[in-house]
Order: sequence, then structure tokens, then C-alpha cells
Amino acid sequence: MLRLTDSLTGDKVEFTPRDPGKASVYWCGPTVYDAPHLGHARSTLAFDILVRYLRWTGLDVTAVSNITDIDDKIIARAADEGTTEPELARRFEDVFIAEMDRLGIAHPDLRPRATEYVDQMISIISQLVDRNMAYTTDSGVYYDVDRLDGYGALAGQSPEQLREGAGARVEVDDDKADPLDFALWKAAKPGEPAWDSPWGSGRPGWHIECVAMSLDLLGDGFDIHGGGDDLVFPHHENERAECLGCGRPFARLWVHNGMVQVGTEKMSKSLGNFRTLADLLDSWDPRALRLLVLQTHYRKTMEIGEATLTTATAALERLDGFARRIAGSDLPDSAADPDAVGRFRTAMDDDLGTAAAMAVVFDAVRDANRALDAEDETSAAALAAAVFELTGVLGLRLGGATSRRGDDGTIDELVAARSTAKAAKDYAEADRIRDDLTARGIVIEDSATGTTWRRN
RNA sequence: GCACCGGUGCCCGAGUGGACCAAGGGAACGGCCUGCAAAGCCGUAAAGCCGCGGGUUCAAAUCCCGCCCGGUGCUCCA
Repeated sequence: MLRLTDSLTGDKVEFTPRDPGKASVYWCGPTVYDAPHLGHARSTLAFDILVRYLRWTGLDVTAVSNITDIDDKIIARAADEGTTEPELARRFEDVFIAEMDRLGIAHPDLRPRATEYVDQMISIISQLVDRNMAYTTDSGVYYDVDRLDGYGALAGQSPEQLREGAGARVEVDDDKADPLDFALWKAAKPGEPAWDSPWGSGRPGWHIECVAMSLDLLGDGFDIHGGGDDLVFPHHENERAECLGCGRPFARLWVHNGMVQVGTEKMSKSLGNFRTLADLLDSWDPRALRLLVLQTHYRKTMEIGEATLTTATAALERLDGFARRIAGSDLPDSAADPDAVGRFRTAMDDDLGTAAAMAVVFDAVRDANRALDAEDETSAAALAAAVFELTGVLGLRLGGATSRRGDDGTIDELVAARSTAKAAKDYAEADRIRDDLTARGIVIEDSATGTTWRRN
């Protein structure tokens, strides 16, 4: 049984779906005002892995992740570029999805946009106003935090504590009765996109969209709500307040992933000078990034940089090398080794222990290699099947059969020439050819069944 | 200042009371294999105890207290 750390309590709790056999998952997607960065990649990977795992355990999962396509940053950037908000948002939404595709992210079942949910948001705000949970001023509609019992539960702080921090740093808006109150609806300013509402022309506040979309698509009391750690407060706190303020149950479980830390100095000065996800994916195998994320627990802050990506790439090569070896072997069909599968499941059930799960995979790789050496085909086949099934669950596709593509006849000729020289025991010539190939970035691997090559 | 998450070997990074685990990956070194390599397999003495100092316990990297350091958050306009 899967146990997950619930951000609301901080405890690991058993995941018990609202509807037996099903799971409803919502996580906060990007605000599309710029190209995605490494943090988007980490977070999206984390929930991709969660959803894949839930599905593998047999649950019928409905996964929803939103696109925030109206917000202050979008308005500002559109103005800067002299374009419209919808154009800008759509453009960066496309970029986001394209980059996530490169990462091998399974698309969420539904990807709603905020601007398509304004009516539903207005409806929720109306309920809050009717229930006296919100009040209206000239600048908009605000949520009255005092009216909700337990505001601050996600943040782990009392309203008093939160107020203390707020007062110390930020000028209090005159219109708000309490510095903790937050905007549900913002009155229109000249030149900004606006929608009609009972409170005049304006646009929705930041948090309300996720409430409208998650409740509409997944229903009250859906299973899991997630996002990056930085969204816990105020975003998720306020979402929760909005939903509870309507007298409706919100997410049953909160899951948050840790932040990505980039050693900015190192990063900007060294060779691999990447800042956006696109830059990174241009220089590294996207699967290396996924593997790196897998080898770190999802809640922990992690560093993504040249050094960690280099080791992840080496580890990935070990897996790919194994896949190639299997592709070159003629193993019988087999079910996945049950012991490996069981240990994998135990690891994942414990708060998505992907690092421990990968350890199971690497153990299986070693055991399979050993079985292959011992010509124990039955064991090798079962272990190999486990490796492929389990990496598949984690969204890692191992590149096996594509070790030598016939896209470069020159290389094939050189390899053949070397084999001829070797057969004639002309090792000087064979080594000369191999050095030549090495210089071209080609790695030669001899085996009992012949010589294969691949690009380094 | 407040809250939360962290500080583990050469590096990354699992592990939250004990029993064949301080996992796994990377790097390094030695061996087997190889014409030599690569890949694969086997092994590696000093992780002497898991940021520091106390404490609880028969037993702690794992629990408690204090401290130091890092990250994140602390309302619309960020």
C-alpha cells in the first residue's frame, strides 16, 4: 500500500482513494509567461512518476494539470513585447508542452486553462461572498481570512505568526481589512484583459482558478493535490481556504516536491552554460535528467549541474549498455523476476522511494549480467524483463537495439576493416583504426558475437 | 524574526531505533576476461561512526534539547 507524506500534517499517510480503484490527481502547472526552467522539469517529472506508478498498481487515474494563462507577469511581458496576452500565453504553453515531451512526460488527461474557467471562478467567488467569507472594495473582492478556522494549516503557522511576517515586510493595502486577506477578483485597470462579473469588470485572483478547475474536473474531496514546495504558501493555503470557505471538502492529500538548486556561479561560468530547460536538453540526454531526478527523493532539494548530470549520464550508459547486451542476446520470453518487482514495489510504496527503486533496478542489472556470464538464460531473462518493466514504470526508456544505426557507412567500413585486420592478427593496424574511430567519438565493443559500435 | 525541508563516504545520494546495508550511482585502484582495450564480472584496508554539543535508551545516522550552516516560503502590485 502506497504511503505518501501529506504536507498538511507532515506525516506519512496511507493513500486511500476517494473512489476505490480510482485516483484523482491535480498538480499546478506553469504560468506561461516564459520558457520552462529546471524547476518545472523537476516538478513535472515528480508528478509524472507518481501518476505512472499509481497506474501501474492498477488504479484508474485521472490526472489534471492546469495552465495559468492570465496573470500579472503575462500582462507585463505581453506589454513589453508589444503582443497580446493570449498570443504570449499560447506561445509559451506550446513551448512548455514541447519541452515536457522531450522529457518523456505523459500528458495529463486534462490540461485546463484558467481563462476557460472564469465563469466557474465567478460562481465560487459568489458563494464566498454569499457566505460572508469575502468582502468587496473598490479594488476588488477579498477573502476574509478571519472567517476561516485554521487558516495557515498548510503553512504550519498561525494567522498571528503569518501576520507578523507580513507586517514586517510589506506595506499593507488600504483596501484590505487584514493584511492576510487576499484577492479573489481584481477590478480592471485600463488596458488589461477583463471579464464581466457581478463586481464589475475585472479578472480573477491567482488562487481561485485551481479551485475552480480541480473541483470541476475531479469533484469535491479529490485525492491528491500537488505542486512545488514554493506553492505551499500562499497559493495552496489560499486555494484550500477558498474551497473550505464554500463548505466543500478539498484535496485529501497534499504532495509537494522539493526545489532545484543551481549553483549559479558554477553554472553561468562553466562550459555547460544552461539556464532554461531547453538549453539543458540540447546538451544532455533528457533521460539523464529523469534518472538524476529519480535518484533523489522527490521532497529533497536537489542540485542539477554539470557534475551531477555527468554521473547520471554514466549511470544511464550502464543501463543502455545492458539493454544493448540483452538486445544482442537471444533470451526466451519471461515474466519479470518477482523478487525484483516486489522489492521495487516496497521501495515505491514508501513515499515514492524512487532512489531505492532505482537501486533495485541496478541490482537486477548486475544480477542479469552475471546470469548472462554464467549462461543462465532463464534467470537472465526474468531479470532483464524486470529491468525493462520497472524502468518503464519510472518513465525511463532504455535505448537498446539502436546501438549501430546504418546512418554512417564510413564508420561501418572502418569497423569492418578493423575486424579484418584483427582476424589477420595485424593488431597495429586494428588499433590504428580504433584510435581513428575514437577520435571520431565512436566507441568499439567486441563480443563473442562480433563487434558493435556506438557514438560516445 | 517566524515556519518548513535539509546537513551522510572522493562526488551525487538512499537510509528515521538494532539483526547478512551505512543501499544504489559515479570516480579511483587491484583482479578476471581481452591480442591490447571497451563492456561485463569480482574485490578494495582508513565512512571508526553519518554538521557541532549535550541527553533518552540495553541499543541512535535514525528520538529529545541547544547551537552552527544551507535552501524555500512569509498577502494583489513580486
